[in-house]
Parts: sequence; C-alpha cells; structure tokens
Amino acid sequence: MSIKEIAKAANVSTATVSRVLNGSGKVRKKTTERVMEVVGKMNYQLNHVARRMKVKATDSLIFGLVITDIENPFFANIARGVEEVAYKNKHVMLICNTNESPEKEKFFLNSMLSEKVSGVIIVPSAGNVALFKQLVADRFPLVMIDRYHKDLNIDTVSINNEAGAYQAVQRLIKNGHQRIGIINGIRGLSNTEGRFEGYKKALREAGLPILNQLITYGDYVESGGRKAMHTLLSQDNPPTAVFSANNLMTLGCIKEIYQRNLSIPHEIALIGFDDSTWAEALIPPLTTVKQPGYELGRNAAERLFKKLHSGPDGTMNIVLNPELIIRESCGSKKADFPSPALLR
Amino acid sequence: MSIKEIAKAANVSTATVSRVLNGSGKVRKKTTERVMEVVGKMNYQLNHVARRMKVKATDSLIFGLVITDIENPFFANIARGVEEVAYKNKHVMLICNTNESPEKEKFFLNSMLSEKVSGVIIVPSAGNVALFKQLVADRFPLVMIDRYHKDLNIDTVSINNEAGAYQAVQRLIKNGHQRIGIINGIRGLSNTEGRFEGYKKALREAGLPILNQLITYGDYVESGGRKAMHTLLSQDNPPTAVFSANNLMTLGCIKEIYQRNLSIPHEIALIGFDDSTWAEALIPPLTTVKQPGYELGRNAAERLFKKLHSGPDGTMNIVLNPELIIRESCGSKKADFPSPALLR
DNA sequence: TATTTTCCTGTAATCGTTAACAAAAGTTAT
DNA sequence: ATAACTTTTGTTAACGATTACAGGAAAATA
Repeated sequence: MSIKEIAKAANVSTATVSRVLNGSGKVRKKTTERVMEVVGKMNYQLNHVARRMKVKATDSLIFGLVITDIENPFFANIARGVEEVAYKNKHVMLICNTNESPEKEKFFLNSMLSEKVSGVIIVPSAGNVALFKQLVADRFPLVMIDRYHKDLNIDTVSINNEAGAYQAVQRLIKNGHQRIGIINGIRGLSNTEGRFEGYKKALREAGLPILNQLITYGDYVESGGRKAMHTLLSQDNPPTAVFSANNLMTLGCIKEIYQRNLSIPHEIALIGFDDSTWAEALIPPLTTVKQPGYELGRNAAERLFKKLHSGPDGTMNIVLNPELIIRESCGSKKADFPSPALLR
Repeated sequence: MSIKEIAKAANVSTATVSRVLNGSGKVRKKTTERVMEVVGKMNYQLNHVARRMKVKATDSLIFGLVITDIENPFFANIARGVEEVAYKNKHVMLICNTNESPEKEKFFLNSMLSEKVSGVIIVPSAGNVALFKQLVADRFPLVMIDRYHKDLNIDTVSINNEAGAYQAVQRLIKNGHQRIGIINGIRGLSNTEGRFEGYKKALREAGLPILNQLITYGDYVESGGRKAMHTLLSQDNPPTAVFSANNLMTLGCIKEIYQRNLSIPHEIALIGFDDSTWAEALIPPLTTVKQPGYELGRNAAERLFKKLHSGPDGTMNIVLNPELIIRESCGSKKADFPSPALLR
C-alpha cells in the first residue's frame, strides 16, 4: 500500500497526500480531512525507507547506539536514557554491541552509515581512530559516551572518572588503609586512565607510595576482576583494601574473596565502580562509585538531537559527576562483619 | 557518493557495479576487479536504504527486537542471543523497549513495519491482540519470545514455565515447608500463568492447600516484589518459604527480608526465577530457576531467519527447559545462616 | 465584472538501488 | 569466415516518497 493508492482513493495527487501526512505546506481543511479519513480507513503507514531517500539525513528517524556490552547493567542504563529521548522524538534505536572488538565496531558503524541513521552515540572501543577521524572530517553527527578519543574533535558525554576514583580511594585511606590495590579496566581507554589518575592522586596526597604490585588490570570483565583479585591476594604482602574499576570486575572480586573465606571489610575492604541494584543486597552492602548511566544516555541523545536540528555550535564536552555511595564494604565506623566462613 | 559515480570511474554501467557488489549475475573477472578497485579507492559503502526500496522485505538486513525492559538482565541476555545470530548473518538490530506499555509496543511495531525490517522478535505485552492478529493475517514474519498469545498462530520460543516453578516449589516442600507463598508476575501473561500452574501443581501433589492469602502479584518489578513480600510477611500466619517469579521481584523480596532482619532460609526460605551473575554472591547464595536467556534469543533469531529464507513451513513452538540451581537460600541440608541482625 | 492577489493542488523530477530485457562481445561449431 | 550459441554488459523502468515549480481556484480589490 502506497501513497499513490491513498491519493487515488481520496481523489487528490500524491503530493497532497504527502503534504497532509507530514503537516508541511498548506492544505485546505476539507482536503486534509478527506485524506486522513482514507488513510485511517485503509490503515496506511508511511514507508520510512522511501522517505529517507529524499529527506536529508538529519531527518531520518533513527538514532544509532553502539555500546560494548548490552549485558552490563551500566550500558543498559545508558541505553534506556537514550531511548527515552528517542521515543519522545518519535525516533527508533539501532543498537549494536561491539564486545570491545574494533572489527565489530567498524562493521556496525558502516552499517549505520548505510542505514542512513541521523547520528550515532557510541562507547568507542580502543581502536578505529582513523575511522573516527574520517567521520569527523565528514561532519557525521557523533557523540561519544562514557569514553572518548582525546585528540579528536568530537562531542563527548562522560563522567569525572578521576574524581570518582579519588573519592573512593580517599575513603579507604580515611578508613585506615595504607596498602590499597586497584583493579583497573582496559588500558588506553580514557575512563580507565581517569580512574587510575584518581587512584594515584589520592595516594599521593596522603603521602602513600604507588606500588606496581598493587596495580592490576581486569579488562572490565568478571573473570578478569577475579583473576586480578587472585593476583593481589596471592602476594606476600597483600593489600588490605581494593578499588575495583567497574561492576563486573567487582563481582569477580567478591567471588574470589568468598572463595578464600576472607571477611569484607575486616580482612579486605572493597569499593567498586558502578552502582547496581544488587549492591545493597550483598552482605555487607557494597560501597560503590555510582555513575549516572541514565543521565549520561539522556544527555548524549539530547546533545545529538540538538546537533541535528540546530545550527552548528561547535563541539561540546559534557562531564557529569559520579557519587560515592558509602555502604559497608569499605570498612565504616560500624563493627566489622564476620567472615563468610563463620556463616556457614 | 553513489553507485553512479563508481560506474563512471570504473567505466561500466551501474547495473554492473550492482552485480559486482552483491555477487549476483555473471561479471567478467577483470571487470569485477576493476570495479572493486574503484570501490576500495573511493571508499564507497552501499546505501542500504535505497537497496531496501527494491529488494524484497525478507532481504532487508534488519531484525526488529521488541523487549519490555532492556535493564532486566534476562532480556539483555536474550538480546545478546539475537545479536549473535544477527551479526553472523550481517544483520543489524533495531531494539525497542516497551516497558510493558501496549501503546509503546504499538508505536514501535509500526515503526518497524515502516522501516521495513525483515521480521520481528517480540516479548509481547498484555495488549495489542488485534494488531498481532493483523500481522499474522498479513504473514508478517514474527516470533514471540518468553511469552505468547495463546490463540494466535504464531511462532514462539519460550521456556517450560510450569516445570520451572514446579521444581522450585517441590524443592521447598522437600525441605520441609508447608506454607509456601508465591509472588507472581503480571496477570494474563502466558509465563505468569505457567509459573502459577507449576506452583499449584507442586502443592496439590503434596496434598497441601492452595491458599489465597499466600498468592500475591508483583508485576515483575522490584518495588512490586518488595510490596508483595511485605504483604506476605505482615500476615498473622506468614509463609515460611516464598517462590518469587522473576529476578527483579526477588531482589525486592531480599531487601524487604533484610529490613525485617529475618534470616534466610532459617526464618524465610526463598527461591527466585531467573538466575543472575550476582545470585551466588549473595549471602546466602540464592537458589534460582535458571532460564536460558541467551539460548532463547538465539533460537528465536534462528527461527526467524529460517522463516525468512526457507519455504513456508508452518508455525512452530520451541520450548526450552529451565534448570533449578540449588544454592542455599531454599534451606539446604547445610546449617542455617544467622540472621543479618547478628551480622551487624 | 475584471483584475490582482493569495491560497491550494497537481505535474514531474529526483533520491540510489535492482532487475527485466535488449544489445554487444566472445566462443564454438560449421 | 559465418552462423549459432553463450556470456557479459548496458538501458531503462521501477521501488515510494518529497518538493520545486507551474497552474488553477478562490478571495480580495478596484
């Protein structure tokens, strides 16, 4: 069913139907009604594909969203933020999952270009710098979220990672810890680096040494976190507290700690990055640096929308602040918890 | 940049370029090479939008995926299963989030039709039966996942909810419980009903009464689960065990239990539906009915793909089996756990 | 009523592909 | 070398919308 058939049935030209359908141009009230009646009766739906061929790209009604792991609640949270804005503007979301793989990322970005999405919001992997450069040169509407490539002139929405990590580590120091380990994410990513800087800054300010053996990397996955924790705890002189740079790795940490029957925070204190709905259901409840994922997504989508529909206004870097949610895993003033061993 | 410019640069017709690009028809080796060289040099990408105008719908390279809550790990798990198959077949995913709202669902389904996706995999909300009927009548490729509308002749991929719930409740009975509450999902959905049937069956078989005051509904959200748990525990004669019909509600349960300083499973035993990565990090580790979300997604996508590219072969209902993961929250042979009160 | 102005509607080109058909170029057989 | 095929390539008409432009109808003015 096409606009042609509607036109015939309503006894007008296709141009008029088109005008009625997208509210552009003047159409006599009577004609409008007649057309709309036919549209309703024949249950006609506009063909967006055909429409996108004529209309300028910014008016395609699709946002592209490229994330690294849809199963990570943090990115799901971002996706919902984007979706909210998309739905409000009658847009639809093309979501792709890169799994941190630059090849997948490249394929998906090209797919999105081929689908003529109006713009893309992306959590970039570590690679594809040349491709991004090209996109920037082509003035393709792009917003990087959570992480970004520093030397590219691209809009970004991210959080102040350094501040988040700083607060977390500072808290551990205040609670009396001197040997604090870090389980960091993927090397080379802006967020990993920011968190690492915050860690070092807190130690430096407290006059504590920055020790290589306390610095590990878990690549933002659970198994990596667990392995890193294993490494840290297997040392002769293990840390008394650990800062873990994302939710998945934190879960790995906890499992490793449980397996060793160590008590949190008595034998090992812990602060994670990314708050989760289950963080407060753990025993002891987990202290975390909470990232406003939903807000990140919403801001990125709004920024993209503005870029598309307002005049060019340069690039912009939006930085939101994380919040330290102090629960009990970091060793509070409250009494320590017994080790899981005692519980079984 | 269009196929026309490639044609000119390679000194062939657009038809030839098209033939080279999608491997159809015979093209002399030499010509193919010449064209591909130009394509590479000019960094040309096929315009999928234009392509979709000509090509039959089944060859559009987009899968539609409509889920109710992208932030629920179970659905995220499904999404990844779908994505795996999509990527393998060079497809891309249009994901929409209905939040259980039939209006949103309708809007998104129509959007997908407008975008000419090749087919849709959907977790249907409770409404829009007429719309689905229409889609079936139009032979639109559709696969329902997780839940389905019973009287519609549609392909489905789901799990045996009754068996899952039955096993869970049976386990609780075996562990000595006689008063077992249920926190059920959204009324009218096939999965909710299946789980409820399993609950009743287990009780019936054990000769236990089915008591109205032990049957509650939490609408598959955390707050609902918490409220339902509140209702159950506030009774004069509260249940000694509870079966909660999804992960979010289970989390609500746990928070309510902690707030009341009850010990699991000593004072209240608990089995949840949907396993989660954090279920074993809880104290005590949570017994759950594990749903193979990834497999559900993969199967649905494969089924959809087959529907699209093989001859018509009627409709099919695929049912996967859940698995009871016995941990400690259901009251095992191991010693009971002290109440959280003792831990603080 | 005739003329000008304003408002509404239709015609036709166009977006970038694909594919049916026609034509040209190669091959093989005679 | 010519005829009869076979293989490769080109021409052109779609697909379903939008939009510049032209033209007709209605309203306003003289």
